[in-house]
Amino acid sequence: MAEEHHPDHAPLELENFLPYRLSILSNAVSQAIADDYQRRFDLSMTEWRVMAVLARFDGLSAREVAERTLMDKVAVSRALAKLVETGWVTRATHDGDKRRSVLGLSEAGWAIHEVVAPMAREHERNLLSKLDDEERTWLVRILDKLQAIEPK
Amino acid sequence: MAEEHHPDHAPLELENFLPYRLSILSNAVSQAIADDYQRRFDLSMTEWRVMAVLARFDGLSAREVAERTLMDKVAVSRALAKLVETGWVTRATHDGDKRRSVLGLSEAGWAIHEVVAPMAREHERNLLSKLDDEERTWLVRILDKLQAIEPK
DNA sequence: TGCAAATGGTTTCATATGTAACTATAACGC
DNA sequence: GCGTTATAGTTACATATGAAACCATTTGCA
Repeated sequence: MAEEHHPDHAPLELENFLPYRLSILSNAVSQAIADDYQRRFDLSMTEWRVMAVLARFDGLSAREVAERTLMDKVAVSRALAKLVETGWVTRATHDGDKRRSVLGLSEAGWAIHEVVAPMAREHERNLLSKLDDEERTWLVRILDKLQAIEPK
Repeated sequence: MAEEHHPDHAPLELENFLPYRLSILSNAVSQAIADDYQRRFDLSMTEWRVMAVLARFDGLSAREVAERTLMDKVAVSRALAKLVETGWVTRATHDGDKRRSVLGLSEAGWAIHEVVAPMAREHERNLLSKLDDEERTWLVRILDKLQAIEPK
């Protein structure tokens, strides 16, 4: 069954254009989750991501947080300013390198994490429940391949 | 092979968290394309999306453009203001309903489209080239299912 | 008719985000 | 040691985005 070959200059069908579909799906999913914790804790997506990596990797510096979240350092700096202010993240100065910060979740931060992480997982479960096992397996495999570092 | 069952409160592994992966992938892809036409034509992603739907559906109103692009009407209004200003989109008033606009690509707008659409397709091809036929088929199927309207 | 409610679209304002400049500290080369 | 360069992080500025208020017109209906 030969597929119609669209001339390159024909109008784009956004609804079949992969980058567009990814964008719509991704935004819908992320926004749904973010709305949830935003409403309950006044926590932005960037702030939550910072907390999530600090939950896993205690003692990171701001730069390391930026690396792990793929956010830029300004965004991390701002998120940290607010998180430290609200008392969910602790910030100390590295021994032997006064430029570096040493970050971690506070008690209160862990308490937030214990609520938000399950919420996030629940959303993910909900999303994945639309797929069967075979589709889930393919999805992971496909994402792995698409995300492989651009060779260029 | 039983997969470890993560307790809900365990730290999220962002790199395995589907919404996060989608977000990273989607942003990387969209941004790469947008950088391209932004640099060449000073055209934002929202502006390009408006042009893309007008290429397919001539004579839409602003609200219809918003529906088709899933953008909100303010974003569309702003994109149109700029596109009309640069002369890539024409705007008239609907006969019989003076609230509604009647939009379309101008000659110049079509010329831009003839350059940008192939560029966008090229990026998509590039992305899809990382997958084999079977994976591509599954991807479309999976996206269809994930994007099925939330029943809730 | 004529007036309340709805619709198309723009403007305003408040917030978010990215880029570049800046400060402080540390590392490097001589 | 000491000047240059690099690194961690913040601040300032300019632009983008979203929510709500707003204006004009049209629709619904007593």
